[in-house]
Amino acid sequence: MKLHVSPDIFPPRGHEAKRLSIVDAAATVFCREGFAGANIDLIAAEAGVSRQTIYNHHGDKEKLFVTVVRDLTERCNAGIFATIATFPDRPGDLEADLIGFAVRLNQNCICNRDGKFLRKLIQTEGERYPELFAEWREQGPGRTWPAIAARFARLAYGGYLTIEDPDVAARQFLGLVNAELQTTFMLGGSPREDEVLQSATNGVRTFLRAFGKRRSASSEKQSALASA
Amino acid sequence: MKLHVSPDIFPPRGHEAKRLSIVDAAATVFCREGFAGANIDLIAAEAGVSRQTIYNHHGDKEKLFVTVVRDLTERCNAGIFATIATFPDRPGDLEADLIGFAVRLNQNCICNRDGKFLRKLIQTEGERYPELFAEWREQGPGRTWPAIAARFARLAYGGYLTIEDPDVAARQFLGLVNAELQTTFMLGGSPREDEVLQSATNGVRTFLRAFGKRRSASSEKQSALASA
DNA sequence: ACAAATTTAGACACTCTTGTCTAAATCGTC
DNA sequence: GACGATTTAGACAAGAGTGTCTAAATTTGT
Repeated sequence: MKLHVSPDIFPPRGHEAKRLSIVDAAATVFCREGFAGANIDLIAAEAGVSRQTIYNHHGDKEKLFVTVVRDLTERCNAGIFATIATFPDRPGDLEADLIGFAVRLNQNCICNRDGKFLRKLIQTEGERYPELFAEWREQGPGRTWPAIAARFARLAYGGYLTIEDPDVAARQFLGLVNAELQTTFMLGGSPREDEVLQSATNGVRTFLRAFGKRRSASSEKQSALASA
Repeated sequence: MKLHVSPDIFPPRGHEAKRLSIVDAAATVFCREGFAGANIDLIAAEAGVSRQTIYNHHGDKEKLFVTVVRDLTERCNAGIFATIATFPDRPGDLEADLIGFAVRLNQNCICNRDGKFLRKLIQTEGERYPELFAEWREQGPGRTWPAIAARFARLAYGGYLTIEDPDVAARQFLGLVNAELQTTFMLGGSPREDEVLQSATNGVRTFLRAFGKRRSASSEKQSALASA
């Protein structure tokens, strides 16, 4: 027994470190090569570990793959919910605040390493592991989209937006702020920071043209001109 | 020597049929299994052809793969341009006409067999064949997006829409009408017809809320001119 | 420094896949 | 029916990858 501190981190130190570096390396290689194309020796080399150690930790290639996906899903979800918590409930400058939110969502959840990898794995292996990715669907979009919708509903209730269906509005918001990044996403790349900002800015402006509160004809015209 | 007619179509008839069925089957299997996971015997079985015939026709696995991608790109592009030709230049009912266009684009180009396969192959193998997919990027989005943008510019010029940047508007149009289909696309599935219609309807309505002509005619002209 | 646990390198059997080769069967045309 | 071209089934060698095993080396806790 460990009468020291943090009982579950202390004893296996290099042990757990190796486990992590294996999962990490496996994510990289599975994404780059696909499940069938990935080979264990490559993962071992990438992790700086012998092949046998991988088998000791994870049993076989398929178990390792499942671990990788669950790991990524968990971390991505945590990131998304953390970002949703920064959604502007009482915006000072609605446009700027929504742009900020969109950029954070993209940079911290969709374009970062985990987001990119998870997206790629879902796209490439989704059909082969229906249960695993059904789980992702429920835990991912199934939970995050309604959460974002709820935030938009709150903005509408607070008089900042005119929205009929918050769920539709949330999906369209995401579609708009990512509209210019589709090709990059397709090829598995990461957009530059300024591309993310540009796409978010254009998307939010259009979103507000559609759903923003119309004060009067003149002030509406002002904001349209100001944003151009 | 063939002194008959059409010297290069006549002699191989079942020959060319086999070539096509091989490319077809290969597309199916490459999409389902990925390049590394696809095996030639499976493709041969799917095509109803012996393995040797595949090698006779296409040389090796990689050449076959390249043929498949070029083939799909070509057919998809043709479909997209054919659909763009049906873009409503002088709409009677703008909303209904744009919804119709969006549905046609989805059903005939994005959700059909070729579109689904090409998307999947780009997502899964795009990083492995940079030149091949750079070519796709130029021939695909690089040509179709501006073509759609030009149509929107024409609608704006005709007084049907208020648009500052037609390229941005075109990308946002696509983002909006596909906003509700993202998850399905991710997993490689095909949305049902009613889902396509629903997404298109919601998307076009939001698009028109943002860019549709407002009642006051004078202010529109101003902003359109100011941003041009 | 000691003892237990973990990691390592390498060899190994096994399976799967690619691409070639050959001789027989089939097809399309005259 | 006969001829040339194409397709077929099957065997084959060569290579690559998975997962197991072992004995030696290393790390870790006491």
